[in-house]
Amino acid sequence: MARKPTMEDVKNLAGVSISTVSRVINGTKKVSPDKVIAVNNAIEKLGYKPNELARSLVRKKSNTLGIILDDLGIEYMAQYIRGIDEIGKMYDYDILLYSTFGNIDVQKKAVEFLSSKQVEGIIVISEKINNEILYAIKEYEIPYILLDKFYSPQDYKTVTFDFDKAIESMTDLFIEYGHENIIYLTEKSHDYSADLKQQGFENAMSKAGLTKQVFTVNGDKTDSGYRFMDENIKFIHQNHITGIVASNDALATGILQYCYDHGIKVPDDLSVSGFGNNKYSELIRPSLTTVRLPYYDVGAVTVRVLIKILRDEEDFNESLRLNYEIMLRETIKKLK
Amino acid sequence: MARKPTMEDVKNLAGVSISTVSRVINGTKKVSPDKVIAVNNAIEKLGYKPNELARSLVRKKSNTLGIILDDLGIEYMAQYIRGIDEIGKMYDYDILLYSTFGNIDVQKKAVEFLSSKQVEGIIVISEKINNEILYAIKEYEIPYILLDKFYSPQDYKTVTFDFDKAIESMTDLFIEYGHENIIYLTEKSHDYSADLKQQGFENAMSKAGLTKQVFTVNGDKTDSGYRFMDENIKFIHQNHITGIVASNDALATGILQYCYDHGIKVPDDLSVSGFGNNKYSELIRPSLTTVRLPYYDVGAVTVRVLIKILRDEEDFNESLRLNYEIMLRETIKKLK
DNA sequence: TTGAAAGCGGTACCAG
DNA sequence: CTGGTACCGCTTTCAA
Repeated sequence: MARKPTMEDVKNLAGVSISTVSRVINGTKKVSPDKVIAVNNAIEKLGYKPNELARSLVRKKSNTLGIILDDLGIEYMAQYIRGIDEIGKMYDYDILLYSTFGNIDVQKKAVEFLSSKQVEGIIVISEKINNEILYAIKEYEIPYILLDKFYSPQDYKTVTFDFDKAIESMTDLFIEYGHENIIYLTEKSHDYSADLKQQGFENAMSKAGLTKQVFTVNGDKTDSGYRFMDENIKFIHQNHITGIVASNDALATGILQYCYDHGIKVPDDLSVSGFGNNKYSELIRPSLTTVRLPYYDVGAVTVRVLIKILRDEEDFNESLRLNYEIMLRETIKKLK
Repeated sequence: MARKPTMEDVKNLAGVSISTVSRVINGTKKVSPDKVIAVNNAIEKLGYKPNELARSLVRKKSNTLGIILDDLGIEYMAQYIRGIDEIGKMYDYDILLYSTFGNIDVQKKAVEFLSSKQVEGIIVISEKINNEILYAIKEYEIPYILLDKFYSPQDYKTVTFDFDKAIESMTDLFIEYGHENIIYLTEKSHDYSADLKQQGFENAMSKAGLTKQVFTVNGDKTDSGYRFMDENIKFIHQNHITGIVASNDALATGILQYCYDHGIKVPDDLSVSGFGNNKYSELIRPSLTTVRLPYYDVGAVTVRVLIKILRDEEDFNESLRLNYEIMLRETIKKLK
């Protein structure tokens, strides 16, 4: 059970000073070719690998970024993280993840933990974010970026999407397809994003001179969408509703399930759209027309910005917005 | 921009030696009550938090576990990790994640990276695992556990499922429901788990004295299932196939999609089952009867075992197997 | 009980 | 170019 080799071992085997070993490892200064070879041989022979802990300690640089998120299980999380991770690695940064499940106390613990691990910056991805965690991060004086959909970009450093434009485009599409009696279905929430989305819908309807019909339900899961249909099916028939723009895929899926169960043909009798492009949105039948958000790109951009901040290369005041994409699938139909 | 306080600062403020500070922080030895108070006050006042890097360095214990996985985006990954994470935290272990996307070179890098971060143990969750990574881990002398479905538990330290029993139970259910002409659909693969599953199917059919009909397709995605139907629909009709047991949810979903597109009623004309209990399996209509695997629990058990190994509390030779659960949903029907 | 001091594995400054 | 050495922040003997 040989102990891990250290620079000391390398130094002995190579017959040079420990400083020289450090130099060839880091390439910080000129070292004569023969010594370089000697050291590299020794390293090779011993299978020496620098102890990053020791390195970080003296450098006062951990080359680590922390991510505080709600739950890895949330579908888009993986995409965010992948973006962060890949770009982070490009800049030689490692990622430390901390799941909080939306719990405030855990969030505070997360900050503390990441701080103790000497992370150089933090990315917060949370649906239930609150100011306390932001204060906590500020207190530790760790640079951070918010990556979520719940605060106005004016207030915080954040990277976000054009929620309004996305729903507006989607609604435009319904209108272009000849729909006139369209419902916008959204979940009750105080999200910054929810407001924007609804606004997008209203903008589109206004432009076209159509009546805005907005329904708000509790919960953003499929059963909420299902229940909405169950409770409002009469209204839908009476008002000749031909299209429903839902604020997320789950809600839309609930609508689809209801239609399946009650013999309503989608898209023949009713057109439906979602938001988010969840994995199942293209697996269900009929496949769901929805909005794809470039989570990966957002993650990538975010970490890039954060690293710039760390390097003092840029003062990041303005917030970034990334583009969306309409995924045109089966649930929406031209009325002619 | 005050520098982070260190033990030095605490020591000065509290008017004690640095050793004493360390003692009250770690509770390693008796310290007189008044000094304890003084130190704690100082810590409080300064907002002092130990530098875990320095701590790990001297203790030669990082209290960190590494996870090497293919891709966070894989649905069950999050569940595994959550199990590992929660239990790990209970034992005061932190988790370092490394995604390899199934790439061998990246996997090797992962080991190297985790080693340099001084992780005390590694959990490997991979679909495309190869021996090289195992050799690499062994070379670094880091305790590890395999958490996957591709190797026989005899060969490695691993935690796995009763794949055979699960499919056997599912097949039993079809038989119990009166099905006699049942197809088992599986993807081409050299998985340990694939063999087991198929065996489960064959066991059940043998017991019942029924003919085993196994079809193997390339790929394990929905389109493979769809294509299978497209190519074998004639066979299915001619042989009065009433049930298809698929080796995973994606395949089953592909079958369902084909049925939807071609007017085959599920489960009236055909019963279908999947494996995995993917999120969408209960969202699609008809909802898919499938097998749920307790990923969270496996993660939890795994990390517990690993920690025991680290503490030398147990020599982990035997492999563990956890239970499955049949999720009875709409795609399967009693033939009377 | 308490403090001094020797490291843990590296980096980087300084003199040669 | 090279080697010696102080030090990063903390734990842990060892004596007192």
